[in-house]
Amino acid sequence: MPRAGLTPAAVTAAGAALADEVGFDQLSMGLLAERLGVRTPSLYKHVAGQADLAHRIAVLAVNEVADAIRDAIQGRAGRDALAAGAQAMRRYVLDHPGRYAAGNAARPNGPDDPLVPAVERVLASWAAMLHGYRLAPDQEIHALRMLRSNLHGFATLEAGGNFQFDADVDDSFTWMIDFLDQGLEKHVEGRSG
Amino acid sequence: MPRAGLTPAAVTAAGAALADEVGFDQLSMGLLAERLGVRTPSLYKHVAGQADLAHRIAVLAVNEVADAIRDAIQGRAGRDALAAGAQAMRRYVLDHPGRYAAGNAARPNGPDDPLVPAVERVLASWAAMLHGYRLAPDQEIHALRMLRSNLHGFATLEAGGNFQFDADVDDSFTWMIDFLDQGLEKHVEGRSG
DNA sequence: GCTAAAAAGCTAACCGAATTAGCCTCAGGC
DNA sequence: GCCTGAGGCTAATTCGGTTAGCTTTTTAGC
Repeated sequence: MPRAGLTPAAVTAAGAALADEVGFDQLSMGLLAERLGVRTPSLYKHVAGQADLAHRIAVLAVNEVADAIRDAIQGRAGRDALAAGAQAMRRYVLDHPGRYAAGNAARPNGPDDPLVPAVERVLASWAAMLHGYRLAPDQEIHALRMLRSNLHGFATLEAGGNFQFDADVDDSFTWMIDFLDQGLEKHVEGRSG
Repeated sequence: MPRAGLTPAAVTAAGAALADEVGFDQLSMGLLAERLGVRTPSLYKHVAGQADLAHRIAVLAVNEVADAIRDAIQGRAGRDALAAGAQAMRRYVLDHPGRYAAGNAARPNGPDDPLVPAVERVLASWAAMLHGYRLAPDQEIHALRMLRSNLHGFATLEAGGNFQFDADVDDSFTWMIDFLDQGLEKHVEGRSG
């Protein structure tokens, strides 16, 4: 019997891919083992259990989202940066709904959990993008929270099939980006919200 | 042995309450049975199984959200209506995170699923509120989707503990409502987005 | 009031998925 | 060519959901 050559990273990657296919809530150790051509208990040589697997997928996902947003924003500013970053995130959630769900469900296990810096990377990218709008400093946190709420909400609703199909969702997304951009322009330093 | 006097509605209500306490993902038939002072299999006389229970909780939750928003908007218009409706929804999610999660996870089982009219009630309230802003007709759907995204995203992020505590979340929420209101005012009929 | 039947509870048993224990073997270093 | 440990396996346990089938309460009709 030749070995399968698994590693924690390989198991995590396969688990993430499987979650995207069947849905995060349908992910099971048995299904993943089958996918990897191995018996279920063998997975425990690489991950501590289902909770550990889910957490590793979450860390992977959040870091991937962070990468995608950073790359999209790179070299752009203002509306361009907002639109590119938002589209990158939306694209990611549509392409990888399972691992994004894992990322949402995860809670840090402690102060040195790698999930924490991963989340911070995402927030740092958004903060950098917003910085281009030159908001009053005390409004940046509010704008950041609104942006997160908006994009997270849109992406999850869309990925969950919660939008009816009477109007093009792409159009709605573009409209939303415009709305956000114009509103942020109004909040340039000195104006009240 | 006296009877417990359960009904499908009573089981659903208890399940919803339990989901709020322990989290929707931690809800189990065994735990609910214990809470109701009954053995697990007895629950199957009232609900078809865990999936059916989750679905009933979802319908209950969406209808409760619809009620809350309708009541909050009642007699108000413009920014008042927006703020009141949004706060009502936020309050609901904070008070009932478990059943709200059930509502999000649910998918209609068919065209005559009671979940469908429940969701429509929510959308109808938001649409009525937005109507007060006199947007161009072809923009209403986009504004509705943005509003849903925003409020759903904010509520779930807050309920999930995803906002750090460096700034008051209430302030962020108010700021967001102002942002939405001012943006919508800009889109009064005739102006492009 | 008596009885039949439906409703609502129970116990026992089954099933599937996660997990644990313990064995066996392949791969690589001496 | 052995020795060791990592990585695979089978077998067994546990737990939660579910089903089967029995018992008892309630209720309707007489």
